[in-house]
Amino acid sequence: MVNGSTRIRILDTALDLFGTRGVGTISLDDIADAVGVRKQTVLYWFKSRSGLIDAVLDHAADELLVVVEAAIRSQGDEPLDRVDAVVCAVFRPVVRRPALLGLIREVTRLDESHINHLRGRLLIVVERCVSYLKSEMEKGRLRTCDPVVLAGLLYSTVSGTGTEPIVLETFGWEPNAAGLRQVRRELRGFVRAALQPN
Amino acid sequence: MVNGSTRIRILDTALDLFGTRGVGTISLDDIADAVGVRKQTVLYWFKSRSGLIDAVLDHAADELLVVVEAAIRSQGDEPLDRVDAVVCAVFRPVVRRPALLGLIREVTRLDESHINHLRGRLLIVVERCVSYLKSEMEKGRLRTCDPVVLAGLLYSTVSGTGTEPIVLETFGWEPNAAGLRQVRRELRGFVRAALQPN
DNA sequence: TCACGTCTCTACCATTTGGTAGACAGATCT
DNA sequence: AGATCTGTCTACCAAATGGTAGAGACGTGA
Repeated sequence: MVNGSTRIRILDTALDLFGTRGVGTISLDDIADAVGVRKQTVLYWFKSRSGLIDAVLDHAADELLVVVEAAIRSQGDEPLDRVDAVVCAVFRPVVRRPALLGLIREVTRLDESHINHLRGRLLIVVERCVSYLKSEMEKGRLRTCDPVVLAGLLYSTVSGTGTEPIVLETFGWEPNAAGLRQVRRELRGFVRAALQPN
Repeated sequence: MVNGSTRIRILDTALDLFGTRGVGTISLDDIADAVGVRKQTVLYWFKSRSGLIDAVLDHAADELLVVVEAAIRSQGDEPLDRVDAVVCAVFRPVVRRPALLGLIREVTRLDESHINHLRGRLLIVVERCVSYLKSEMEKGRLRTCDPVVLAGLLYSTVSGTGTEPIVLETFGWEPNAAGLRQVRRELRGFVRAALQPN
């Protein structure tokens, strides 16, 4: 591979399409059209549809991990601030790249091999989050509960907020910049209240 | 329509398949096979794929609304108990019929016409939830915040927990009866803490 | 210049898809 | 009995899908 630019463009476009419209509904032709290239070019860079999916999942995991890693080792000792930083970090792609969390959420729909592929990528950061929550609970600085399930709940809340704008619209919410800021503010307050030590 | 039993079986099966594997990935043949019938029988009862989707969405909305309505007008004056009852009500299908919330979540992937179809069905109960939250906030019995966004957050948290078992598994959670009870317990504690008046 | 590697393309192909047309069996009505 | 209605089926069809084979354009090193 010398000129990787086409490859990257395919990867980016596929991430957007998969993430916003679902992996199962997007064909190689859809992706090729969006990139401005023929389907066979896609199959040149990725030897099959399944290979492309794995590559896109990797691409998404990379993007997410960088963001979260940075937030985890961010400023402050107070755990509520730190969780807050992670929430904001995960929320940022909601605004800048809505497809990202949407794709991660798609994992439920994929078959075993792709699931395990993505799981392997996310495991490290997930482990770290859980053990951090646990240690802070033991110090009495977070509401005591099962840290594993809590991590899942936090993820659900943030991801759901970001990936289901349509549901929020049903609730009367407006999908513009001000609306997104509003959601982020409420989200942070919600999480903070849910984690406050008792 | 005289013998509606085939129709119902198709509807039920389609709800399960759409909800667990995504609307876009399920073909009429998949549904027909699962029911034990030919594709043309499906097309006899529902004049097109799109018509079937709308019917299934109606079916799902019916099932969900009954459950939620009952919980909303349930026992107790204390708002935290009442919200708790609704959370439990919505969580019940997670155990008994995982496809239900999964299908509602699929709405983001559908096209405008189906979105509006479902939205129309859910609007009434959503309105009621929001105005209830608002009135309790005004009385100072719930943490004060934007009731619209709060409703969305609550929905995301409950729905995400139920529809993303695979993500929870990545977090080390085990998908059996005890695990589900555990999740429900944590979910209730989480929501309660998040809503506590300050 | 020429051989070779890189990249994108056209030409196909078998399978699957949503959908139409109409045959056939059983029940019900007259 | 004959006609009609109901429900499921077989037989197709055109379009779309993932994928193979291989041609041609372009640059690079020998």
